[in-house]
Amino acid sequence: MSAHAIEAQLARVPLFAGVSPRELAALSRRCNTTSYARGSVIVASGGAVPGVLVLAAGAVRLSLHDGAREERVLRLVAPGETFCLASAVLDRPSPYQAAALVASELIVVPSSAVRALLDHDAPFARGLIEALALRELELCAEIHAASFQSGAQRLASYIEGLAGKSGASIVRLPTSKTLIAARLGMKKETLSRLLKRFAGSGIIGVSRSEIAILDRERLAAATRGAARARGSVLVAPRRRAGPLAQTPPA
Amino acid sequence: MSAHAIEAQLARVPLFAGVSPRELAALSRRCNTTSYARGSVIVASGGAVPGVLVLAAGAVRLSLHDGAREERVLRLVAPGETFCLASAVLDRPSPYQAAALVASELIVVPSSAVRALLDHDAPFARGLIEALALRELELCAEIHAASFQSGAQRLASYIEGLAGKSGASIVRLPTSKTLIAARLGMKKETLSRLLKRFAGSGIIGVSRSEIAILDRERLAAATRGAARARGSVLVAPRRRAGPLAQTPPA
DNA sequence: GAGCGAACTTGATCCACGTCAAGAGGCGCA
DNA sequence: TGCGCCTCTTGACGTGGATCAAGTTCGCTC
Repeated sequence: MSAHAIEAQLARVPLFAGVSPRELAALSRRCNTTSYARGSVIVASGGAVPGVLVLAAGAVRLSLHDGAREERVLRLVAPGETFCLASAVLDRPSPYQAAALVASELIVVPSSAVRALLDHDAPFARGLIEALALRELELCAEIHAASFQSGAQRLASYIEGLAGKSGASIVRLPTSKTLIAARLGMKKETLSRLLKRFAGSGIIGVSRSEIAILDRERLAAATRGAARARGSVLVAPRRRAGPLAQTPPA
Repeated sequence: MSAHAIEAQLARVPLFAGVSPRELAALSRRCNTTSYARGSVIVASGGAVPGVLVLAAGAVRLSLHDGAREERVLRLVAPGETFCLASAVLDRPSPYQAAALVASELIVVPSSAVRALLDHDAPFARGLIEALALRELELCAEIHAASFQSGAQRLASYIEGLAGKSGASIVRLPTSKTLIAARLGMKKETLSRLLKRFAGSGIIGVSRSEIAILDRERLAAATRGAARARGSVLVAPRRRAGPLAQTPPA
């Protein structure tokens, strides 16, 4: 990628919004780009970070790991977004792993360049502060959700978020269900069962990776955890009774 | 508190370390102080934040809430530390509640003053960036612990942390057990049972709010979740068998 | 020093989710 | 057209920690 192309990419990143064109051009010359194949690890958990990373194209997953198998996805990075800000600024190991979900192109803004810019470009410092502060609020929200909400509530919120402002009544899951489960802090089996439950109670319809929102009202209610009453999606269906008990009509 | 006293307080806060004495004096004149009685709420969850808050004396608890009853403590603030940085900088509602654990004295650095300082004091901007970045790493660690560690592991880590560098073999719990349980993301009943289990296996001794560390080795092992073998504190004691089953010798 | 309330302990029981183990579709590739 | 290979679904079962409900213990006030 040419320095010019890098400059164009950086220009559309909010973090660099305050930087003057002159500075931005100089900064671009100090950046370099790298390509990553689908699945390759960009930054290892606990590994060194070369600088602030900007996703130019593709998709990146930031996740915490426990040993080899357990995974908790923190964020899915879209083109034009940055990651590893905190560790780059502090020159500390990354707390999470960054891996390419699909073939991706990255711009690396070296930590030294970031620090240099910081010292004589107040608007940039301001932008960086806002980006970091925003991440803190997001992480707090993440902890809140993980601490107080059930899997069903988190899923309902997530689906609402997908529909988002678009107000579309059919949404498409952005990645595999396994990954979404990790994003929501649950196992794929649990996600599968929850989707089935939601579908069974008529709140949504599921087909492959498309979800039809059938009852916005009840979806919102499920988000809030309101109505833990019988019949609510938040309550698991009754277990089948023992062999001697009477069973409801099939 | 006099402007002079405020200045002295601020001078010992890392965040303001880079600020020149002249600037600091000017800043101090724009701050004000407030006292809070034990238990009073300083910033409500979702409430407005007047500025960066510096704890001059006392102790403050930052916690997430769900309705009135559920609580998840994020951090215990010690004198000389700051809080509500992110929300002050962004002028957004606080994601957590701040409440005085004991009678406390606070310095409020108004958001406007912070922003003004930012624009012409690069070292301060740098300090703020580092503080925010550090919080992000801490929150990631928090999510990691909450996602992958069992209650027993979190408790073991916590006790290790209390002993910390001091290497003391007797540590004192800094607050009530109920609060510590909330800090560790569990209920007080669970904490009570875990402490009993640790004590029963000879890793620690518990008396009131004092804990004697008897076996550093195994405490560290419990932290890592290593050795999920029988006899490990990480494994709950066997349930008592049914009335017809043979029972081990008492 | 009796009476109270807060903080803690202890036991019994419950439940959301994880784990383990089979299937069941899709999809590319030869 | 068939063969793996994934991803997802489904069922049976186990379990960590929450919940509910009594007790204890201790410090404090009168």
